[in-house]
Amino acid sequence: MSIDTSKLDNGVRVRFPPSPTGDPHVGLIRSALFNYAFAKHYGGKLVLRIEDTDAARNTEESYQAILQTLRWMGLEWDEGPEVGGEHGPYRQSERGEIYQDMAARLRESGFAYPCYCTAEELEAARELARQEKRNPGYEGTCRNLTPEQIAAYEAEGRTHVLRFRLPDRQIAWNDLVRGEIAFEAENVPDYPLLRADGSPLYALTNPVDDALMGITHVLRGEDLLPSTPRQIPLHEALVELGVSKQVPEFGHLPFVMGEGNKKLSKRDPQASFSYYPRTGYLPEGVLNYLALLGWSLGNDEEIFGKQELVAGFDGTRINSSPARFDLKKCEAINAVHLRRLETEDLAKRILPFLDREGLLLGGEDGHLADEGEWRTLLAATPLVQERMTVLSEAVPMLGFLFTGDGTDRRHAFQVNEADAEKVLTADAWPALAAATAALSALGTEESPWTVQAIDDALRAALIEGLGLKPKNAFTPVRVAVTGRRVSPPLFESLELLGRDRALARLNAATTRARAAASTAS
RNA sequence: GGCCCCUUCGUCUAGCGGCCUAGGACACCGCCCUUUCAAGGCGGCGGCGCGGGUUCGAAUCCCGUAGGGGCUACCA
Repeated sequence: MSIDTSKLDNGVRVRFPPSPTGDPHVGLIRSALFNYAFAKHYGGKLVLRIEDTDAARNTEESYQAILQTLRWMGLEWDEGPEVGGEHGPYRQSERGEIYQDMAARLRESGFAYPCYCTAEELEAARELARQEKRNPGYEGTCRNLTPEQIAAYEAEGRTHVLRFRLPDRQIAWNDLVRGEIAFEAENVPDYPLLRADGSPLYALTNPVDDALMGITHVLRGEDLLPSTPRQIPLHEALVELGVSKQVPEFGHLPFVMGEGNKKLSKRDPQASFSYYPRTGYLPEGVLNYLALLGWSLGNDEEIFGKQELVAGFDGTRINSSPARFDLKKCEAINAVHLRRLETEDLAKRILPFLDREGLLLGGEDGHLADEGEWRTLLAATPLVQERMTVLSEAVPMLGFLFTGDGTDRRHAFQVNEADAEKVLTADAWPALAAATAALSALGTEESPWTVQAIDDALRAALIEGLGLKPKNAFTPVRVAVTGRRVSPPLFESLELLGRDRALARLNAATTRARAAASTAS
């Protein structure tokens, strides 16, 4: 099954209309993702439109964050800010004249009328209705004012909003996600399009822009569902006025929820989208996980990329029930994508995280100052690839390889104190001393400093020589050399670290263990 | 209060009248592998909100009911 787009002159046109207030929310980005996938599936266009008519709440940072996030996710828009298009401008704050013109036409043609009720009067009416358990919507007081009444109000100095006149009939549509939905006329009151000061409201700008921009399908959050029966008649009016060709189809996406039964709160750190790039999630992983919130491929395959999403996303199998955001699963899916990356690709992505923590010498324009650091990173990447879920985890795992001697910005090598306390004890002294001796012998022509030689030497010295269990034998060496009880594989780590640094660290650890031994005895 | 939406394992989901003694994934718990941690392999735990219908047969259709959520602005 699939959606019939054969009657669309210009193909599928969908839009993503964020309001630039605050950090982008994961639910918002999922909405962008679904719209993108829907558009691309049908070979259509995605329009990015900024709904910034509320000057008090909009910020430039939020606007920039939205563009940046969409690009990070690889959700390129076909029309919108910075890319242009024939229906611009794409920021509503720049479309004031259009809204005034539309409002005037709606009023002239009788689709809208001036309402002189004051906020106090309306509030009182609402309150009364609530008490009498009636529907608290606008009661149509000013629906049929005569020119004389209007003149009288004007003479009084009253101001008016422009109100849209709803038809007196049931309003129904076939929701892309939920099927038939119907609202009775008495539950869809007339609503304001312009404020008393003449400025346009969302109720006007959103449908007008959808009409003007030729939007064919509106996929938006479930929270907007109750506003759809208001918008459909407005769209019909705009069609009648020749502004647009058809009323768009609507589909209402389920919520993305957080803990408990509430929408993912802006207070949850992982609700802000910026959390993901910052923590080292991959765009591939986040895209994959977000797509699973309210949608699935329909088979048992949960790991997929953008191409597969687009290929499968025909808009017919979007779930109608809310989805809880599960960070654990998001991590797990991210980890799968991370393990699938080519070594060099992964290394390049790890680089900024090491740099950010001051583990690299630091170059200009994101280039490394030292080619050796890149070779080390390239060699170390396979060791940590299947041990990471997000890129930032590479920092503690690889830190022992990227240390300075105090003459540059890099941190000096440091053993984790808690781990040293537990492991570099009197008991560990013999193992450390034996390991140091065994490794000292390596690094020559006949016994090179290689993984295999290190492996052989340490096993001979510690397992066979001292009769230790592997775990007891290698853990002290691991802490001595990597600074932590948890590290990449030991022999590979030693090889990468190099003989000099490895022996220096072993000597230091041996000294420490010997001191512990003499204290103990 | 009114209107509207939603309801399959803890979570995300498959399921669209018989293939379901309900499948997969994450999480969790065992075991195996193992130089740590992971990864990987094997196994386990665990669900159709409830009540009526319709039908030879219902997770799937219908009607109730309960619970959850949204909206109810001269915000978007």
